[in-house]
Amino acid sequence: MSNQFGNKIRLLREENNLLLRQVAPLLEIDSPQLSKIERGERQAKKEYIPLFAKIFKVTIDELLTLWLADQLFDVIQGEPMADEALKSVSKTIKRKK
Amino acid sequence: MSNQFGNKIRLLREENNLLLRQVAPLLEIDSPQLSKIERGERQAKKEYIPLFAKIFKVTIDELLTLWLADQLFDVIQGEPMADEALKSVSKTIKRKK
DNA sequence: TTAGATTTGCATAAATTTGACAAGTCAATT
DNA sequence: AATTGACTTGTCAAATTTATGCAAATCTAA
Repeated sequence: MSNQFGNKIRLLREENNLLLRQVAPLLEIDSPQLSKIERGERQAKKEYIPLFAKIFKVTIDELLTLWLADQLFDVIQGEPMADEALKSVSKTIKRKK
Repeated sequence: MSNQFGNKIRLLREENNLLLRQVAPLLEIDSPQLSKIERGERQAKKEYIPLFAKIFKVTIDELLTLWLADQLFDVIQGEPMADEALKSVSKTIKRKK
């Protein structure tokens, strides 16, 4: 499983010496929910990203990248054609620029 | 928007001179639904892929790749960090092999 | 043990997706 | 212009998925 986002959040929270119950209310969720997000049991809502960025003083882009990577991983995990599909999307994206 | 899967299905259906109402029942859906799938208004269920492959005599892998690419595209469309995220996932995948 | 922190499990609620149907458009035919 | 056949559009309720909140359990350190 890939949980780059949750891992990063937990790291940041610990570096800032904050407890789940201190951070959770800032997102208007309860501690168990935040715990689940950090452990990857559940995906963070996209709307939380700017809040996390502000709380931990990191860029939105940094967190957004990790969050997107997790979403992408969910789609292709265990898929034999994952590589092909990723290449195809990369090309499509480049064309669009 | 990316609708590689639906486009391919429509192409295959036309090449085989089949009508929506001929193909839809094979998937146990009605024609409007199939129409929506082909036009990308709706995503095909994953379970349909082997059925499509059989109907049109193409490989599952070919269709699965297109289907996955559409799912991936949905995640990253319009995202500024799409490229970074894609790279990150590609790496993760390679590590797993 | 006790207290504080985190995790687990479950029940409900909310959101999203799906399927079915009726009505609509469009093009070709008569 | 009316009919026919193919496809599209819009809506609504059912089904599935995902989120939320709480209570209880587990873990950890003093």
